[in-house]
Amino acid sequence: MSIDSRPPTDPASTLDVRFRAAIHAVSSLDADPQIRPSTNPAFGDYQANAAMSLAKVTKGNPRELANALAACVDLTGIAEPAVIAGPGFLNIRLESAFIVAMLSAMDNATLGIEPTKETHAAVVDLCGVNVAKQMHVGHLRATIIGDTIARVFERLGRKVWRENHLGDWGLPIAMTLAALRRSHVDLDQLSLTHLNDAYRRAQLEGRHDDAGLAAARATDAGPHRLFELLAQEESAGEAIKDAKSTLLRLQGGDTEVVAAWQKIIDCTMREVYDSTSTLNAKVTAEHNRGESFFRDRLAPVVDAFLQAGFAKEDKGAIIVPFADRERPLLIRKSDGGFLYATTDLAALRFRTHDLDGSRVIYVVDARQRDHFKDVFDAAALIGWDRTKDGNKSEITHLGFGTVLGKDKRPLKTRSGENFTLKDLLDEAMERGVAEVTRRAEDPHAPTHGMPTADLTRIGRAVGIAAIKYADLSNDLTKDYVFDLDRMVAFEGDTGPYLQYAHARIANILAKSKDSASEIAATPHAVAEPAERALALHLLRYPQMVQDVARTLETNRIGAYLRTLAECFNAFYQSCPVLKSEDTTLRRARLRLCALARHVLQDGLSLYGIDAPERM
RNA sequence: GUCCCGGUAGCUCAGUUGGAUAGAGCAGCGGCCUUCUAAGCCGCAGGUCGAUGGUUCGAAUCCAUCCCGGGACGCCA
Repeated sequence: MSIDSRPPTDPASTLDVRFRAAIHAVSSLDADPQIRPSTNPAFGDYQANAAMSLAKVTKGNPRELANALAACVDLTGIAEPAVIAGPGFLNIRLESAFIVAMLSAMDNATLGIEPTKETHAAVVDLCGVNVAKQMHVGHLRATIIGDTIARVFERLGRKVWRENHLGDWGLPIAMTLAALRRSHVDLDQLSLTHLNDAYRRAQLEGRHDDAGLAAARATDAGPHRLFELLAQEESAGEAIKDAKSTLLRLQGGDTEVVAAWQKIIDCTMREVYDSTSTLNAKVTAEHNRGESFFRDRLAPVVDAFLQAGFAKEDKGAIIVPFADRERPLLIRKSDGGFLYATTDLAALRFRTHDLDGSRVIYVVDARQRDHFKDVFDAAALIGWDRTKDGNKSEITHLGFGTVLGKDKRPLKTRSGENFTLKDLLDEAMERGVAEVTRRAEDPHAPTHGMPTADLTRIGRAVGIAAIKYADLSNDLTKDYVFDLDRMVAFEGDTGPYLQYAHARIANILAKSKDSASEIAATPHAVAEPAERALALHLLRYPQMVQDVARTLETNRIGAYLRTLAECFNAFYQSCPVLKSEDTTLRRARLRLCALARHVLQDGLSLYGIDAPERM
């Protein structure tokens, strides 16, 4: 699928080529040699697992085939002769000289990552805030997961569009606007608290919706939906008329209403940018492209589907039916209004065609899975899943799990009293600063005597790292229980653990009397097992980044970095660096330290986590 | 009712896409600092990988059927 080749500095790439040739020579097949890192260091560094599955195809004996491959494969200058084990595993131990050569090849600014050959853009839908609503912990996920995905593509040299698809248009906003106007709030003194109150009040005042109720009954919709609609019907009233007239004025370009609308957007976004900046997520004003941007493209969407014959009228509404399922996609309401599906179709077309995205990724709550399936399928019907030059785009809904409360029920904003994102970030930073300050009191601590401003900066970075790592290092698709104490833990498998490893390395390098040029001029060396293990893991970095771009599994970054930190800690334990009397050995170890620090910092940057020099 | 997602140690989770003896962290117990940073390292203990059957050299991973939990299901986003 990927047009990019395997990283040249990864030993698995070379082994793949050599074993592929051997398989071809032995069986005249072009098969995956199944090169994997060894599960146990006692077996060697890598293993080739192809013999077993290949024997199935050739109807041969797996051990004989493994024997033939071992005899045939050319590992000159790479590894010792392959050793057969078990049912047909081929165990491979690399030559140290080869590891050193690969290490030297990746020890530069690129860290072995070659720029992608893909010239089309990647588009990442992230953040997705609603105007007039405060960010809650769910927005944390949509923001930092999306930011990390974007950073990975950027790291591979790809053009990336971060799209913050704001909910800034339509009836909900009009309701809030109307509620604000009724309560005579001075819009120039507007605070997010005012906005939240108005939004909640507007929601409570409800929506009158008997067409929906009838449809829900007729189509045997779930009880949840019916309940909601019934609740709304009871509280319908004057508010809805006011909101609808406000919406009409907004859509008509009424200067007064548009000015008010702009003010509530500005007010909302001030705090959003505050939070994204704190999170070190690259989401700013330039990434805004909300629903209002697409308002003039909605009618053409419906027309296009009708003209192409993919849409039809049903009970006064316009729907796109699908061949393989009952549920259609509704793109125009019976009252002529458009829906979020309509906006999403317009946005998808814009992203593939106008932004030239051959990869479009929606970082949105997993509960919208069915909705996106429908939107993507509808787009495919009409051919909107293609870039300008007609290339098929890969469109993915990266649905992340719901954030649950301690009762394992979803945290709902309407309950009102749950943690806002701002509360969470403030708490994390406060704890981080307290911890860093406390540790700095130890006279032996490298942070001892540092100015308060520096300790605060480090403490905040530690707190934010804890939050981000806790989220990004788990399987994105799973729900998780929101537990503040666990999220801001600083020990064990945490963000600060990685920062600590980085600070340790940085401290060694800072204390070294050897100059950077002296270190860089010294050859790498991997004599000790801990050095070797560290080196082998460093060499896997470029492939890991490629894997994340392919699978969008951000937890692979965390797992890689944790293992890297573990490898370094083992090295730190058993291989003295500055205490080494031998100049060549000391400098070789310093060079390994420098490379490890570089990779750790680079990897943390994919998560948007700062790596302080001291902590 | 239809469809989707999940179930791994007491708790929270990994498991490199079918590989060798299922791994971490927290919690528990026991070790290691006159320090290249103990936010660390080493050890002990902890498992019917929801259940049953199947596919094969080999299954936590793939298939089938159940059980349990969660979610979505046309005029909200």
